[in-house]
Amino acid sequence: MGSSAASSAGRSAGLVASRKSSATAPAAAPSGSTQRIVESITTAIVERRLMPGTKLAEQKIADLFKVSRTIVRQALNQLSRDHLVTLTPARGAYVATPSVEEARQVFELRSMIESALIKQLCATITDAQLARLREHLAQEREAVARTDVPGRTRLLADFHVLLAELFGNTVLAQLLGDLLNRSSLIALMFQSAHSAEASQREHEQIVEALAQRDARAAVKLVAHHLHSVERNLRLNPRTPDLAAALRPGD
Amino acid sequence: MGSSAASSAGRSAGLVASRKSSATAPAAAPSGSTQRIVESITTAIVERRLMPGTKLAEQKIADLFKVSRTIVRQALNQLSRDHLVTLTPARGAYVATPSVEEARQVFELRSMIESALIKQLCATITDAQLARLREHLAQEREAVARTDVPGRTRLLADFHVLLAELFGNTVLAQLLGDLLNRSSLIALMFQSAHSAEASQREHEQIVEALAQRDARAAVKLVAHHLHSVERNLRLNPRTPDLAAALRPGD
DNA sequence: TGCGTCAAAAGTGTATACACTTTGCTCGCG
DNA sequence: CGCGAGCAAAGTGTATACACTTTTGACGCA
Repeated sequence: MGSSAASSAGRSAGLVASRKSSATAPAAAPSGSTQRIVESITTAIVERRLMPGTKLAEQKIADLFKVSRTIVRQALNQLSRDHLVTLTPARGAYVATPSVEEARQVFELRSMIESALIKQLCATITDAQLARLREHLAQEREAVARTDVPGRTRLLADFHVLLAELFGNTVLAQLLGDLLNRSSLIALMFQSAHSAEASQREHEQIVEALAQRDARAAVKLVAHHLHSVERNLRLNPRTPDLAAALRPGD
Repeated sequence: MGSSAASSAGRSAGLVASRKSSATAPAAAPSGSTQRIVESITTAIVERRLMPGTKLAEQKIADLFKVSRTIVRQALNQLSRDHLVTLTPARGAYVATPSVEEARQVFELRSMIESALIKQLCATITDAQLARLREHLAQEREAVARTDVPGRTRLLADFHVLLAELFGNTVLAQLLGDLLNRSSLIALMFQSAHSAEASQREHEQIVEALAQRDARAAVKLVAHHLHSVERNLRLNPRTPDLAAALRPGD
């Protein structure tokens, strides 16, 4: 996965370790294996192959990746700090099930940050960077056109991270990456009804405003974009939390 | 330590485990011990008792806290995700030594976020919340007056987190908490010359503007505040990194 | 005396062992 | 037949063992 998945780790873990000597490869990679697992699970969640609430048993994952529970545990800890999995004290790890309130707060925060970002970016953006953005838009269009669902999901998220990267602030870029992973999970959780086409068009408009260096318009478009994504979440689907949605009478 | 230290963990780990049965307490607390270590090291760093670059050997910490390296390792991993310690692959953990560029980016990000926050806050703040802020200001004044260095450091940082908390966005509050821990380390690293008195006065002005619901003024004051803190960092002190500051001639 | 080489010490990385907790099932009792 | 106690299976939490890496200090050689 692209910058979106690697955002929290900040480092892509090369490829794989070619082969292992025999059965036990006692010590070698500092934590390359850990990163590999983190990324696998992250992309699995973002690409909707792991549903919210799914149990992530340590031993099963360990067997799958052919490592010890120690490594898996490290990975799960990282993921819990990204708010992608929830660690319940003696009960194990589960794919996070964000609450409605959390969803609201994440989008509110994104709105604050991305509005500020786009405003600053209007003042600093170069033509080369605009070209890079348009290139990204082209990829988005293509992915949308051929209904490549995982690809377009990733590209639509990476657009926002790309803005942060172009601004040249790594700290900001990492933060936005994390927020976008969370947003992906939220969108999954609440079955976003926002069409990819609409999002993509809005991205085009944002870049257009950037090209005009029209800060006012750009800020407004970003705010509108986020608001419309948020508004299209089904905010009371079936049982967001296993919670008391089970009212008496079932 | 207050909300600043616990911000990343989000939970205060009660007090301590009363006593341990004998020598080995095999299983009991899920990770209460881990949190305890994270908080100890965090406050030690923020209160300047651990200098940047200090090596944090796992076994030594383990002995100190009477736990196994497993626990210490978890704590160090968390701290590294907070950017308070740096984990070098096979060489161990060290108290982070933020670069000038990182410092710049952190303050830039804080400026973006806190400006947006204060603006929104002007529209939503209640009189009760203003009272709470003024109460905090009183504590700040007191700590500054009696030159309680650790206390005033914490309070001056917590002011910013308090703003986020009053806004009612937990995600934002946690994020700001992390950024403020990082800022504390940065201030330590670059020996901030910004006097506590000046910071405190600026906080007073910010609350004043908030009370007037004067968004324009409040935003300007916050931006000024952060800029002046950043400007007062000694941006090339002695040996930011152990690095090549050791020019020939020593 | 200076420097390269090597060996021991210290320290990190991963796996495994084991204690304890939770969970689900079975069996006995009402 | 329903329900609670109790037991077994599964799973997590921590400690420890061991392999490998880095570092440091010493020795030998030039």
